[in-house]
Amino acid sequence: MKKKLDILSETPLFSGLPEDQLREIEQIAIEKNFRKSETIFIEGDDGIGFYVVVEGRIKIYKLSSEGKEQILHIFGAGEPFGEVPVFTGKPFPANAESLAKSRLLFFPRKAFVDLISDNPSLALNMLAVLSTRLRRFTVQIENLSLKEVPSRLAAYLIYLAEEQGRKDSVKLHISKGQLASLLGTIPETLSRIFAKMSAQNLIQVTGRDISLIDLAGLEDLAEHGK
Amino acid sequence: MKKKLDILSETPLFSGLPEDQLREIEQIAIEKNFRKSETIFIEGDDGIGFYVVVEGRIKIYKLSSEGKEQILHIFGAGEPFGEVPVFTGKPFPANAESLAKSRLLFFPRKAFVDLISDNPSLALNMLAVLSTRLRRFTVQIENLSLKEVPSRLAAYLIYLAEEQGRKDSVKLHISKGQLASLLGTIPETLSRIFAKMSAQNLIQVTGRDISLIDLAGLEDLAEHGK
DNA sequence: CCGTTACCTTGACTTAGGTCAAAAAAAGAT
DNA sequence: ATCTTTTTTTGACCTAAGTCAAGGTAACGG
Repeated sequence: MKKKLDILSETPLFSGLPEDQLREIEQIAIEKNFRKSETIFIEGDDGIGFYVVVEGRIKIYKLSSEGKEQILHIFGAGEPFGEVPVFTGKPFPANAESLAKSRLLFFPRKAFVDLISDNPSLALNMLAVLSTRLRRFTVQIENLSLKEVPSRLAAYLIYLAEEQGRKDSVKLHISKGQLASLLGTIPETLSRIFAKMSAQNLIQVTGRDISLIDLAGLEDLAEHGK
Repeated sequence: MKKKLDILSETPLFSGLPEDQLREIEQIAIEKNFRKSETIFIEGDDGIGFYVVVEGRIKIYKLSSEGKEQILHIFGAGEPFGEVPVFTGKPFPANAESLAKSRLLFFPRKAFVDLISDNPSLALNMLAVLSTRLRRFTVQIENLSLKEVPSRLAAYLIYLAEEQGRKDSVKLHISKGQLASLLGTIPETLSRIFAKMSAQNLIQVTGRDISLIDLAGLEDLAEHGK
């Protein structure tokens, strides 16, 4: 089990900070533990602080009035979440739930803002985190509005391959149902598209393991659609 | 014609800053002018700084490979845009174009980052701006993925009414074609939905003027769909 | 190991909303 | 004003993807 300080230093948000500042940051962090499928916060809650994932996996999602879910992010070790209310003063715009047993660090709003106020590097790191997140949302909006589901899936598989550092196979770290929600569709549709892409010899699906048979074909699908 | 300093002090990004700091900020700002329909930057360009709208109107948008446009934001006086590359170091994730003759202030990256580094209030203001934008994107993703076009239109009309401070009528400040792109649809579909909502006596459309006849009905449509 | 629960797949059907084409209406330009 | 260009509307049609329903498969606790 990793020490708090080790996690902090590996988090982009705190990278490059001198050790004495990391210790200050460590001082204000409160460890919180969640088991699988626990609610961390819901839309509308007041944000009294934000979190950093030490271990586990957290999904941030929206629900429609009929209960359909759209996943906005899935965060893993080292990633902060729930910062928006810290800086806007408004409630959380979405829900957060653990996808697995998770260990989090909680940073209370006031203490963190004080820290940022006399620590420009930390401020700039946080600006970089938020900017990166805006970039990702830009892509997500583009996907939802301008691309069809097969393209989104192809793009996601390519992204996973890069993230996992292999180029011929990937392993899903979430269920296919959750993947559907992340891609802005439903399980039935995703299942059919997996079947079609398999029939076209683009991929081969075995449970959560997916071989990328025709990477060029996938890239083409991701970019220009079928 | 307003002075630079006046605009700066009215911009959320710079609000609450002491006058001497505003003067410093003014020092690094470079005025740039654009006529209607000029490109300010395109996706992939390196971001050497960001902009604040003094007057005019700027759209930020994405294009699909087939040329369909999705508008991400429309910014008016006092609003900053193009900050993401300043803090991520990566290129612009979208395109920017003037919708009207516009006067902008340009803040070069390096000078601005220096300013932020010894000015915690400015850093916090920028964090608030980015956080607010993340919030808006959250809503936009929710709309695209979980709501149908009539609901999005109803929500937009209600938002406009609030923004314009009247509660029984609004005036579109963009063409219906651009509105379609902002809502993630196409002009034909938007036109049909305007017609349907008129037939249902929810609104009455006269060019760019729209009377909100049944606000409760619109709110219901926005929330729960037809 | 077995039964229960959650997850995934497949089929038949429906529908929101996109495409294409053309006309009508508005907005600008000369 | 009158001509041109752009914007908006309407109609006929099509298709991606959602809904509903039913089996099949895998995972998990006892």
